Amino acid sequence: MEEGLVVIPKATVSRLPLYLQALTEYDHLGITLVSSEEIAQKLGITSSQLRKDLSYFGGLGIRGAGYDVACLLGRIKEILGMQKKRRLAIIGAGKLGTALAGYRGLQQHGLEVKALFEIDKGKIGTAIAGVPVYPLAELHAQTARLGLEIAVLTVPAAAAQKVADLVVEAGFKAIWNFAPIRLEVPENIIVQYEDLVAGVLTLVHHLSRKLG
Amino acid sequence: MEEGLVVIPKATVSRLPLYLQALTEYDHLGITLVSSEEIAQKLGITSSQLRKDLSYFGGLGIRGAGYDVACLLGRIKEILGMQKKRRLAIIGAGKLGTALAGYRGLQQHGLEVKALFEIDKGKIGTAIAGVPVYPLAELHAQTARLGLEIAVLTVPAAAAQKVADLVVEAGFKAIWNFAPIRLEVPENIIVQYEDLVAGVLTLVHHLSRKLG
DNA sequence: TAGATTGTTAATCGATTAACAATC
DNA sequence: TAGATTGTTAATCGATTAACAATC
Repeated sequence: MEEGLVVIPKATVSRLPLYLQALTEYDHLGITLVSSEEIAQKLGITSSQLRKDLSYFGGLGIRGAGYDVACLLGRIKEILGMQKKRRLAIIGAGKLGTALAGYRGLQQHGLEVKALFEIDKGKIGTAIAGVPVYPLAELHAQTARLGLEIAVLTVPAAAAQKVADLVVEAGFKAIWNFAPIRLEVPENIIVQYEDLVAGVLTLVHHLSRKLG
Repeated sequence: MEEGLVVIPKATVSRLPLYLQALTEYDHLGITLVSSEEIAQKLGITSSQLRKDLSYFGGLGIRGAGYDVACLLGRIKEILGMQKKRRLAIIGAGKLGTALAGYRGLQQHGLEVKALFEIDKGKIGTAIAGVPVYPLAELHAQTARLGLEIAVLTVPAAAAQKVADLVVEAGFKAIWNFAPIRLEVPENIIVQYEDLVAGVLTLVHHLSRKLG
């Protein structure tokens, strides 16, 4: 079982947050043991798929009984890399940036929003949802000082590439990009795209297929 | 070429918003003709994949030349069902709901935010980003009156299922769900999940795989 | 042991891609 | 015609699922 050689399919990784979601709920309800069939029904997938996904991480279940909720929850958090706290900075203190700064879901998953960066002088020096707002010019200095790792891009599409360049230069390791644009970054930088418009357009497509 | 019988792969549909993004940019830049290779490089996919995807919608390109930007853009908008304007309501006027109410990207894609629904009496009767805030109790009445079709759920996870039930009962046809929970709804209701935590956790996974 | 559910296999299904004939 | 790029084929690759032996 050599860690480095285990190849986890992309499709499996993409479902781990879903499993985390379901297991967290069972945990809160005080349920300590669940079958693959129960979890699968809750999530609208097949139990085969769930068992296959979990099998990549070794035998986590108990034959004849099911899965121990606490145990599985811990293992999934471990696989997702949630043991270690990560420090984020939000670039762009507009509506979306402000909303994310105060979003409790991040804190709950070990993600600490440590700084906001802006060019609007009216906002610089204030605090939004308890997070200090710095001038964009201080990006490099504050990144080192605060140990920032993940940059959340909530700037207009037209500015996104330039800001991405600054973020890379400042030493960030990953970008969570809300701007509806593909970024060009060095290949050692991790980019996660979060295009809200793409999501709702998929919905619109299904809607018009159904209703015309 | 019978419209009703064309089966478009899910993977292809999921990439259409991406193509829309790239083509809109070419259009704004005044570029009228692009090759599959150019678009593919911009988006970080193979040109084969792009041509295969587009082939499901009939011959849209010009052999030896490439694709006419305006023509292709129009066709993709058509396929995504963007000709018709859609009316949305945001349920939950918290930080995220407020941010989405003022998000220009929705308007730009023919999505009109017509109403916000809340239980907080302090917000009811006011307008947020020009959108009137109604009490949740008026959901049914206003849905019919305003011709609302898509409900955007920006309520806490604990309230999401109950609100979803109300939304279905009120006559909405689709739900864009930001609450980190799977919803149980009748099968004629379209649900698009937009789990922000899932997105950032995927990023954290890649980050910890790379850095430990 | 009897009942239940996992972990795994093997078949099936769907998506991606290289290659090239068609054709502008 | 010569050059270029599409649309399509067929091979490859990866993901899903039904079925069942393993085992609690």
